[in-house]
Amino acid sequence: MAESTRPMRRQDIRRENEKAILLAAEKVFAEAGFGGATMQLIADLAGLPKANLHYYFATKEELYRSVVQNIFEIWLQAANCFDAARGPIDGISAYIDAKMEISRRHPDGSKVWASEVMHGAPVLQDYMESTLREWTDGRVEIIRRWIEEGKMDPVDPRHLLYMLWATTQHYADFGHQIETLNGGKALSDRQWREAKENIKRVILTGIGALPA
Amino acid sequence: MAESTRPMRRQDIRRENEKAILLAAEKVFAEAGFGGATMQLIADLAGLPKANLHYYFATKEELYRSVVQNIFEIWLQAANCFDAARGPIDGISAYIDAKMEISRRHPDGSKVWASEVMHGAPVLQDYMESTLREWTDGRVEIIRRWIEEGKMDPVDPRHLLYMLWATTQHYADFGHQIETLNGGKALSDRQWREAKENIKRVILTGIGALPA
DNA sequence: CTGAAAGCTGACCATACGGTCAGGATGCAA
DNA sequence: TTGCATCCTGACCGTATGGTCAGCTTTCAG
Repeated sequence: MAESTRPMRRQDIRRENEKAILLAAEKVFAEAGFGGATMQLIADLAGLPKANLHYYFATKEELYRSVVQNIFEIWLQAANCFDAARGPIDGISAYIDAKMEISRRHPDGSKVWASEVMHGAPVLQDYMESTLREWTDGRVEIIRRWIEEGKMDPVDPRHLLYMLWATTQHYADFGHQIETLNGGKALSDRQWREAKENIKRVILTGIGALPA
Repeated sequence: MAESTRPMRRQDIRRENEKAILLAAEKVFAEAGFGGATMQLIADLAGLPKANLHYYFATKEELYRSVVQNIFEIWLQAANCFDAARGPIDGISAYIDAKMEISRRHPDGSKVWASEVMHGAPVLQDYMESTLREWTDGRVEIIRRWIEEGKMDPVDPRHLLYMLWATTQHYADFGHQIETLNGGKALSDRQWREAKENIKRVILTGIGALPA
């Protein structure tokens, strides 16, 4: 039990408990959805009494909001890949890699995000109308420039972005289906690499950025 | 009220009520998830007393199961497009069209399906391990043959299928996000057509079935 | 016409859930 | 050491939900 439970500093206590709660919440929300998740389940998974959750997060909604915002941050970070790039090959490759890595490392977060959007984004509507829209518009502009410069075919930038989101996110959200079709086993390192390579090749070739 | 409520035949009553319930359930399950959906909400939307739902569907689980199986049927029908085709251009085009049409006409069903899979397919696991697996294996074989016949590049058939599923399903599951980024308006006929064309062009070009 | 089967429903119940709170334990600054 | 702020939690509460049921109405075969 109290093997290495030397006295913790207040700061640490707070940080660690919040972290444990958020991690547990992410998993439970991903597996059961907002409505199906219970504070008790989250508490058990976090190894804390239920009342303690309410000490850190007043309501279920507030906890959920924190989880969703967390994943949105991660999501946005991957977005930077686009900016540093000099052309579609760099940019889109890096973006696909980054988003696939998120799908692999944060499948629960991805599912929560998907769930949130599917249910009409009750929490994230504001972000979608501001941050996300701005980000998208910016990337559309970049892609448009690449097209003008003859670096790729004239593909509708928005639909291209949707395709990138869809394809990469799919490996998290539908991971269970993919796993089932993979003989019940999670994708291996090699299979993940192949997935990435396939996606990159098809899309980059498809938009005329790579020679056919 | 009772304007055209001439006596109904028993059969009709049963069929119509079940239909109304399933339709309402599909919508509520899509919007709230299984856990967030309530029988009361479904009953209200179907215009029936709650107790009446339980007359037709004993439990919430049973109702949910029916909804999920319904959408799976529709999903499988689109699958036939693949078989009649003589090559990737026909087959994949038709499949994309069919799946996009499902995303457009049955967004709620698509969301329920996505939700089901995201939560580990508690209801559909059997189908996934039998019907879906067989279907997938069959299509993989077809694609493999197309590759052998030189009708397309050697792309991993499974990842190609995932890409098709992901890209088309995205327009239903993330419809709210797309709508928000589209200025809060649903995609027009024309935009749907453009979406389809873009997807088809990028993928068919990407796999080397169309000249770059 | 009649009786039985099918369809319907308001009222009810047990449970589970989100949330509260009083009061105890613990760290930490002075 | 002391006092206080933070941290913790068992016990509790009101409500909403899935589900039941007794008894009503409607259809329809014979």
